[in-house]
Amino acid sequence: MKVNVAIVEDDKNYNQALKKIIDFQEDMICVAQFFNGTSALKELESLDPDVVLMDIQLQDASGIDLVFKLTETMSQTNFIMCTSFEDDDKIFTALRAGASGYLVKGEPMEKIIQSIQEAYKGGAPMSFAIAKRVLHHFHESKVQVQDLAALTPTEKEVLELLSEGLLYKEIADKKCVTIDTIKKHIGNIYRKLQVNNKIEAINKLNQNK
Amino acid sequence: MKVNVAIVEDDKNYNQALKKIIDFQEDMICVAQFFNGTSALKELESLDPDVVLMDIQLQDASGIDLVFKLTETMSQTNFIMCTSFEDDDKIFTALRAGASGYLVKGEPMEKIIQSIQEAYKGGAPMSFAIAKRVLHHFHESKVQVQDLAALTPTEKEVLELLSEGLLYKEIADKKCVTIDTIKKHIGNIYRKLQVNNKIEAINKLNQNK
DNA sequence: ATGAATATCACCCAAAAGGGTAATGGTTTG
DNA sequence: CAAACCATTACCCTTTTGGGTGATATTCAT
Repeated sequence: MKVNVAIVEDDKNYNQALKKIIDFQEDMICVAQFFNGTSALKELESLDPDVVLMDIQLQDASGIDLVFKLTETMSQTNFIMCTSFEDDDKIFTALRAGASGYLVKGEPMEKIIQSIQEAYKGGAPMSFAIAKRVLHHFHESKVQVQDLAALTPTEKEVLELLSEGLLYKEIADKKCVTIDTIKKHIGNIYRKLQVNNKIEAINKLNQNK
Repeated sequence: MKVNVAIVEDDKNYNQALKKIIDFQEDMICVAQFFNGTSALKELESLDPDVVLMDIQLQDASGIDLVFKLTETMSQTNFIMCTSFEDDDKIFTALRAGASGYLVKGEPMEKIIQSIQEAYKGGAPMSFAIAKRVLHHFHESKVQVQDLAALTPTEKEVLELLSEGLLYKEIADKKCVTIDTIKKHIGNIYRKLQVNNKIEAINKLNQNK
């Protein structure tokens, strides 16, 4: 059973090159080529391909918007974004919109083929440059403010539970202590973080996430 | 120039098996094996390996904490977490702590070797199961947008101010309306977002950021 | 071993938050 | 035009939160 691939790409040469290399593979076949967003939006759904290579910058639409709309109904299809740019915002917007992978143009053809396989299997194929940015997105959160470091383990735990939306009472039950103890802890947390209410404390916590 | 790899893994057999397969590669070498967290924490820094395979569950420490500490100074080293479990929280905590990759145990040896290469080159090697979860993390935000879309502009503004830590009274003053109006708006916000307090509402808001 | 930090519990009090009901005027839309 | 939605204000009531003070037991480091 071959992997069904569709291409949405307005550069005719690149589109054609992609089709050729895909059809050359034993285990995949290009079932459709689109050269603009409008026709892709109309016809992609009924084709139900396994993987779509989607250009981000089409003349008549944004590939990200297309993915956003199409993933609503095409839950079985994996979308791989292809782009010349590596704008941080676009990367995360695309992933949020429902894309499974993100390649910068100029990847060698083997990498693209490999990425189609990976997307088909449920992975998250990305160019190194993109993967690095996604990682960086997580790493950013690391910078621990001194304030937070001043909290005892119990206080950190209480703050964590507080940030999940639990009431004093619920935290007390969860930790099997009285509500007065929790109040005491929270009072200490506020003093150490120099804040006066939950929201401000949680904002301090979230700055580091 | 070979890729220098260190292993932190308390299962002696698995640790040994990893070393063997690594040393078997032409382009990499295992420069150190650690069987507990304490010694790894002490010695890893001076070894300055290119890649570290780090078990998450050590008897004497959490691999995540080790990575957190070690990445402070070892900015050139890429850490790949290895674990039997795929707890969502652990994945993101590990990535935030500074890990570059995340493998579940039981990956074939070729995948591990390939991941070391990928980490060395600055990529983000992950097991499919993990990649799926990271993607899911992004995709989650998509659903939320709908909920927020149900809010009127005024409600969105109030929620925004609320998330900054302002009291009802302060929001009322800022918008030059009475506190009762704000209470009404907030009541409507909670109903639309299906939550019961500030924190939960703000969490919904923040999930889309 | 003395003092500091931590975790625990208690009681009091005031402010803030949250839920309910009701009413008014404006806008939009079928 | 009527129905629906929106923004606004008011009043009532309960629960939750936040601040203050004080006390006890444990642990940990000087």
